[in-house]
Amino acid sequence: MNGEQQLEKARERVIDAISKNMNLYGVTESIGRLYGALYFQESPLTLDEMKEELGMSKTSMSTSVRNLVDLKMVGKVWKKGVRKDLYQAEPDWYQTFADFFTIKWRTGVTINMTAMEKSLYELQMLLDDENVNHMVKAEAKLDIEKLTSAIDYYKWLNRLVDSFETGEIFQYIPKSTK
Amino acid sequence: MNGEQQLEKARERVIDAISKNMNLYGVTESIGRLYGALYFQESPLTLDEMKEELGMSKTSMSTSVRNLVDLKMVGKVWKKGVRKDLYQAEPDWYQTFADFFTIKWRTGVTINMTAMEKSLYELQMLLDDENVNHMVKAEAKLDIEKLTSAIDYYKWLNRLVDSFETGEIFQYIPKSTK
DNA sequence: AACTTTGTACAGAAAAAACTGTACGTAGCG
DNA sequence: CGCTACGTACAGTTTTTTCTGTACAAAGTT
Repeated sequence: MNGEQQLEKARERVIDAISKNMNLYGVTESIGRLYGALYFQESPLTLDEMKEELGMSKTSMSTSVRNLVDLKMVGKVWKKGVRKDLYQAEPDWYQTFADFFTIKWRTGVTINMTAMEKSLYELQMLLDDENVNHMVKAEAKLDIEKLTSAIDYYKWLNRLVDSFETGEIFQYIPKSTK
Repeated sequence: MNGEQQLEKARERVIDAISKNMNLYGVTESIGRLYGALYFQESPLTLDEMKEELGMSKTSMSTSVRNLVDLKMVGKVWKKGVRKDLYQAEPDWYQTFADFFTIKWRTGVTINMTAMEKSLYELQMLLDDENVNHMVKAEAKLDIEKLTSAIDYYKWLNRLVDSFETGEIFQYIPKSTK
């Protein structure tokens, strides 16, 4: 095995690990591989180059890269005189991590808070309604308690996300230094 | 709509949100629904009761609940005189959250650290090999830098996970109080 | 203005995953 | 020890997701 092949193999192993890892959080392995490929590039790639690199269709590259951009894991780059769109991987993994979970968690918190507050309100109404059976009310009461503490948790999660977003988290858990 | 229906509707909305939320992190919607159903139960359920509750096969309940147990979101409960396995949802979401991401992140860190350290070693070897082209060595050098800083990041992530596992995180981001 | 090039929408094909039913091993009970 | 009840492995089916190729709109070039 010559040097170039060894280099390729070393990269391939890491790309594999990266894509498996991303897969744990609901990102397709293909998208993970694309990110990995971009990560090892010295300069930004065009869609056609990605297509070449991964042996997939251009359409797939287009949708995959858009996915990565939405996750802020990859950014579009402008280069003078180049007509094609260029993309490169965000090199700072601390940033990538923070963005990724900020995006995901905020989405989740929003979905759940909205639903829970609405349901909480309805359950309160139920308690105030004289026509409702007291067995049902007892259940509603339990649910209200559960939802209330769940909402507390989501408030906490929102604060955690804030600390990711602002970088405050690094005051508590300092970045590793070489 | 009577009280019972209203109660059901309020729960259903929340279960829906929960399952969508879990889905963001690579958990099936069905598994999410199961967790949601368990969350609102007052007492633990058997596989047959879950099957009834969700209108799915017992086999699915078995695999789904095992999934939730692996994630520590649901626990098996023992009850005197009852032969069937009983399961109930972990009620403390702070705990659930910490466990969930501890499990996921540790897995990810391990996968990546192993691969990266191995590749890092190989790349170092490459640099020390006289027969290797200097262009290839230049690339290897860049890769080594990338991997080194990626590994630093994973060390940090490990410390973050530690803080989740020990509960230290709550010193920095205190739990919300009612 | 005509001609290229580039990126993406969309429909259909291919691949992956979730789900079910049967069959079976194991454990409790009489 | 035989019988029943329970949970799960496994194979096959259904559903969902991913991927591709074609077609087209938008922007750039001559």
